[in-house]
Amino acid sequence: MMKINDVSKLTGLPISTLRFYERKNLIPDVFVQRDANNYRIYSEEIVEYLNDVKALLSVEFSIEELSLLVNPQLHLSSEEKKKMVEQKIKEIEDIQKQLRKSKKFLEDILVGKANFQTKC
Amino acid sequence: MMKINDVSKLTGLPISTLRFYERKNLIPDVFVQRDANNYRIYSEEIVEYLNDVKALLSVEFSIEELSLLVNPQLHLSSEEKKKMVEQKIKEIEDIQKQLRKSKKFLEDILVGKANFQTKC
DNA sequence: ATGAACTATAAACTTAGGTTTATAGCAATA
DNA sequence: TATTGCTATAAACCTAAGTTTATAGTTCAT
Repeated sequence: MMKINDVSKLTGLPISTLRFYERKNLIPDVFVQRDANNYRIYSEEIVEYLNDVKALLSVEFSIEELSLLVNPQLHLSSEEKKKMVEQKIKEIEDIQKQLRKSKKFLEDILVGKANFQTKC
Repeated sequence: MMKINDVSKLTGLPISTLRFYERKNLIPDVFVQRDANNYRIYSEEIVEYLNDVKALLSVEFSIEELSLLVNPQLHLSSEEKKKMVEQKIKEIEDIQKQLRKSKKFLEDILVGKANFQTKC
């Protein structure tokens, strides 16, 4: 019977963020119910779920996109969801390409190869 | 003798963004001067410079961080700049790790391996 | 030489992703 | 039983990274 403070400690997400994500439909009902006093009671699986959410939000998904994917009420067909996921994988690959370029650029600065640094 | 509209077209950055970056000290003086009517006149190298800036801003650097790096007036010693660049390379490596995890996660969704999708 | 197109600045506005504050109802313990 | 601590909601606030608007001067084509 986890309450919000427990989830916060286990995931590293502030309590305010947990409530905020819920308002944004990022926490499916299966993970959270209310007790007699209207306190949130979380299932154990919320921790793993939130770790996945953190990873996905950290670079590629916006809250709104992710909520479309996880919220059944928003009636996205599984075909649409599949397309969305495939699209996201492509976007991740683009970011990976960009990151390799940027990393190389920064390494060039370190060894004095970049004309960026010498000019500035 | 490039004016702001030329630079905008060559880089894909809106004119408003070019002016905004300049206000944020992201465009060293060597790349931009003013003509008799106070119009901005850019050097040819600005295009390559802005492409680098775009790559760096797109994922890892904030405008403020990058302006610290490129602006000589902000008197960061080259030792400090070196540390900052090394730090950024580490951050990029972390993002790369995170991205590989997220990508794998999304691929698992596609083949039905993720319990994320089935629950939601 | 005039209207359309381009440039300038300052200031207001926008959006995402939260965080903080104000107010109030439960809970745990000395 | 009282005070400290946890929970709740709604609404205001915040920051980054731009974008839009208002106003005004410049230039180019006809």
